[in-house]
Amino acid sequence: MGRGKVTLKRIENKINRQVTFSKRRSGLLKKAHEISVLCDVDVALIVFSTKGKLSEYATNASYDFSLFFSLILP
Amino acid sequence: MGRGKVTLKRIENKINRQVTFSKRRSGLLKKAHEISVLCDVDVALIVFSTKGKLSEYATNASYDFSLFFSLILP
DNA sequence: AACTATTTATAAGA
DNA sequence: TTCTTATAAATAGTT
Repeated sequence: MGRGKVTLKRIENKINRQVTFSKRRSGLLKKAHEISVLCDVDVALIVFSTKGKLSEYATNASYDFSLFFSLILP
Repeated sequence: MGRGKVTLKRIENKINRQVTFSKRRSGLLKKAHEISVLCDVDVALIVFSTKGKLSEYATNASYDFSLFFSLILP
């Protein structure tokens, strides 16, 4: 989407990569929410930034993996 | 997207709900994969169908939650 | 942080 | 129910 086609390859420019991450993360969270409501299903989504900070979306409190992740990740 | 605007509300017709689920699940998995490659981040995504069957996408083997889920879910 | 040209996803139809 | 197509939505590049 947008003015150029997407090439599925790591964006090398750090600034562009961060901007794309920010845009796409919100898009992904939105779509996760949409499918859960429209189709009445549970979804759990976790996106890690390169700094290890995570964005999480879940339709069910049982899917709060913060603690779980904190245990298994460096 | 498509020929009508989306109203964020459970699709009551079972057939339509299933069709939409199938289409959107693949779209969501695709976008999860894209952001992971483009932005070089880890992503874990789990989508449950109403029958409890799950679709899973993860960029890191550590995020295979099958066992974890089998323990906490009915 | 906004904008907009364009690509991409997908709702409805065949 | 797989394939098509018109349109909505997301977003890449720009300002």
